[in-house]
Amino acid sequence: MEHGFDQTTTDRIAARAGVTERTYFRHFADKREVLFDGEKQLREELTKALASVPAHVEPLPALRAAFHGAVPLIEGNRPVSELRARVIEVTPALQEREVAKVAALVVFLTEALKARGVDARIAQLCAQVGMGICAVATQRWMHDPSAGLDAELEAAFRELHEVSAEFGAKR
Amino acid sequence: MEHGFDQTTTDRIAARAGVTERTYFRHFADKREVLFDGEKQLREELTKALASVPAHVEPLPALRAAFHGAVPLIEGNRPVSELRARVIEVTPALQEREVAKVAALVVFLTEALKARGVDARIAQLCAQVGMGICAVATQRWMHDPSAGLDAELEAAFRELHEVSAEFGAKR
DNA sequence: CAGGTTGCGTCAGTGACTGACATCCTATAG
DNA sequence: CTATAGGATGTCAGTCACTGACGCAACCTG
Repeated sequence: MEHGFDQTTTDRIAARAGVTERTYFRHFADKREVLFDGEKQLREELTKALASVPAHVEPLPALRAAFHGAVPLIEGNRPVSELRARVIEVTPALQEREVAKVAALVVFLTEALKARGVDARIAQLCAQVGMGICAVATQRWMHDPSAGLDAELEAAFRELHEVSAEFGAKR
Repeated sequence: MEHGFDQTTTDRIAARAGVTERTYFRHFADKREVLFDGEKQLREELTKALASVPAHVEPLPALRAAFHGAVPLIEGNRPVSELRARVIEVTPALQEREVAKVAALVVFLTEALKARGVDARIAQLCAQVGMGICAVATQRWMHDPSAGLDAELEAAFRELHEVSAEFGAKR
């Protein structure tokens, strides 16, 4: 926030935390990683939420429910997320890491769906699409939080249903 | 292919090309970028393909058509893609760049759809979902090319229609 | 209290990437 | 044909992210 990410050396980051640079790298894999620690927590939250979804629920609704389960965590984090987003927005290297984290979540959700007995191909497709929907909803909510993340999720899933329905009609 | 990406210095890469390291960095932004030059070409191909889709076509079908338009380019590139994929697969830093390129295409497709008159929110959602479908299809085709990329695309879009239809039924 | 583990500091080293400047090559005006 | 401006390349020095090796101190654990 003070000098921009690229202009901040790992030395400075570590010093501000009261440790040496070497110690910083014992806690975080690289300079960027310190800004993406929350992904682990989010993953755990999604695991819990998905576990509490009845087994008979179809994959996409199950993901929708899981995302809703993670809403409190994400909304509670907004004060931090907002600062974070402002830095990421102007730093290509950080945007890259962010999409990498999303991609990692897609892989994770794919495995989680497969564990629920979903066919591997469908699992991958649903994880990819569901994560995309969630990303769009979150982005909208970051831009304007007034409607709430739950509502944005619902809206995005509804829109998915609409665009893919009219898609079907056109075939 | 010979030593692994991480074990290959930029010095070596440049030397193999008959230039100095400094010259390498005048042509590519960083060490990884040399492996992702094709994205620009793909973007141009998608632009052309999207331009030839009638204006009244709905966004998702338009994207489907655009991806089909890029199939020859992608399939023609398979010999190279295959080697590339093998290196990327075992190099996290390259996977990160790859998903970043996909994310860049999502942004690009969002703009392209908006230019067609699609509502901004719907454009983003369709670009995100459509790109996801295309990524899944491409991944399946990379794994087993026997069916052809066109067929994989059709199958993935059909599956999207199915999972989002049953999703609608459940609401 | 001996020994093992864990976290940190120090140091030296590698390699990606950049800015400044010199040089050379080429295209085009004259 | 030649002078010259522009662009591409080489050279050099420097910064900074990141890593391995070693030593030290705190803290369990039996």
